[in-house]
Amino acid sequence: MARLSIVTDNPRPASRPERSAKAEQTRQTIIDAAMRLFRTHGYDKATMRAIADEAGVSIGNAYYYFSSKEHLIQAYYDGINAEHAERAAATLATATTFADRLTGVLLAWVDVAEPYHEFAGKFFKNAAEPSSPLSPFSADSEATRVAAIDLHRQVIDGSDIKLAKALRAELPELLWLLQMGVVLFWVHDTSDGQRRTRQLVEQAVPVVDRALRLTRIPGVRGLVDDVVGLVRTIKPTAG
Amino acid sequence: MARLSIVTDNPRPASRPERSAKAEQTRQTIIDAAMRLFRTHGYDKATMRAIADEAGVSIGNAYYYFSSKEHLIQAYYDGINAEHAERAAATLATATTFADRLTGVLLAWVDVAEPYHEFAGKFFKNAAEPSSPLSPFSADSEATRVAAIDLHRQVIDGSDIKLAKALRAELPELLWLLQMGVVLFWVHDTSDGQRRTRQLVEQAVPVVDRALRLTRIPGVRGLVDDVVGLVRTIKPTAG
DNA sequence: ACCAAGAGTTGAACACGTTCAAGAATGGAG
DNA sequence: CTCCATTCTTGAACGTGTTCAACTCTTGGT
Repeated sequence: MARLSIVTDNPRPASRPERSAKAEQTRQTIIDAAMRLFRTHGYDKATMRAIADEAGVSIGNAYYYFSSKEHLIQAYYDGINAEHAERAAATLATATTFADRLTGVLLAWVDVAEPYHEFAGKFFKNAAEPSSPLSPFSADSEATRVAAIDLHRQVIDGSDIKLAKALRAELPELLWLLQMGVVLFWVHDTSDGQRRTRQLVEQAVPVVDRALRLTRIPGVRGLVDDVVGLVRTIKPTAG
Repeated sequence: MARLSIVTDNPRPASRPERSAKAEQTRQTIIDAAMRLFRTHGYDKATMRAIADEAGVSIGNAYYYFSSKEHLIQAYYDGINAEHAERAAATLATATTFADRLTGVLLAWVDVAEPYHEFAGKFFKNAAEPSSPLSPFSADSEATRVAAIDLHRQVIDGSDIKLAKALRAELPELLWLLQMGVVLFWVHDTSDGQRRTRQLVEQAVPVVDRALRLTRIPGVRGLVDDVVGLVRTIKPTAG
């Protein structure tokens, strides 16, 4: 797995000095220890005490770097996302049609996330709470969310699809929502290799593609405007 | 609020003897104490110790009746559902158009759930874990889920809307999914009185209504078949 | 009346995530 | 080098949900 991109949970002003090299190393040590324990012993056994122990630091020290266990898990989550972005970029470099590009991006996520499926449920549980920093709708996740939405903008922009301007502007966010739906399905998917989730993606994408191409016919255009209006009304302050 | 219907977390075979009257009373006392504390002091302050204390029993005794704090919260959830079904029935008795019926059912839920919004997130957290019996997709929730889906069947059947047979068969499930989406939005909605969720419902329902009425025009019919096919493929074993 | 057997009840104890006051190491200014 | 402010580190302690062995009470059969 690619190197993790670590998200500072309390981002400082850019003017402040950087963290020392040693501190950065300790931080990474803790994350590595956490990853190791999650993989080998599962979510429940990977207690903050065990992680700190594995990393060779005190509990308090672990909390100096990560203000909660959830923030520590978020480093994990960020790692998955970083690898997804990487693989998705590879797909986007070759695929040209909208359907192929979207399928590629969604399946890349399923591929990358597969090793974590076992404890994804536990992770998901924490992410579901609105006040949790792990929630995909939270302020803490904004950077990740924006990046993911931008990925879908690339899916659209690099493709052959023709869309009304207003729809094109809102579609990346809607596709991200679709991805969240896929994740929801994936979490509940117990088939091996998450076969059914892949099936869902492969069947759903052509439907989406077809629906989008229908947006240009007269009777449907008004509906599209309504949908765009709805999204715009609902978006600003809440997820 | 109407009387709570209590769900036994470990349902026994019907042949077993009933719980004693005194036990049933103690059980109810604990729930009442929990409700009181949740309402007055919020979720975090309503610790198991505080609840047991308020009910005049020991901690261990509270756990004798509810195998976890989650199960205690489920009593709450069941109460909401029961009251929703009641209010929805009232709406369905008078509203005739599809849009009015759907809006009525969805807003009824928002009305009923409003007092619980503060700690709904905590409940939601538990419900999100796939292995949890509280998950709306779980086998344990099947009765509740089937009832809710049937409610949406009534929304359709009693209305003026005309739909293709295949779509009509799958639509109740899709509307239930829409309701789950509304709940997801509602959980994250911090506007007062969940104003924005009501706005979402009032704006989204006409769009859904319009979309459904478009399903009869020729170019769209193929898409509808695809969607129905997708739903049927995906439904059987996973949520 | 007596006695098992089960139902109901208890609170100390456990492991967990998290906090905090206190101390140790670091690095730049003089 | 000395000093001091800042960064980094520590582990005991807190409150939480949950468990459990031991206890008391209730019930029904003899």
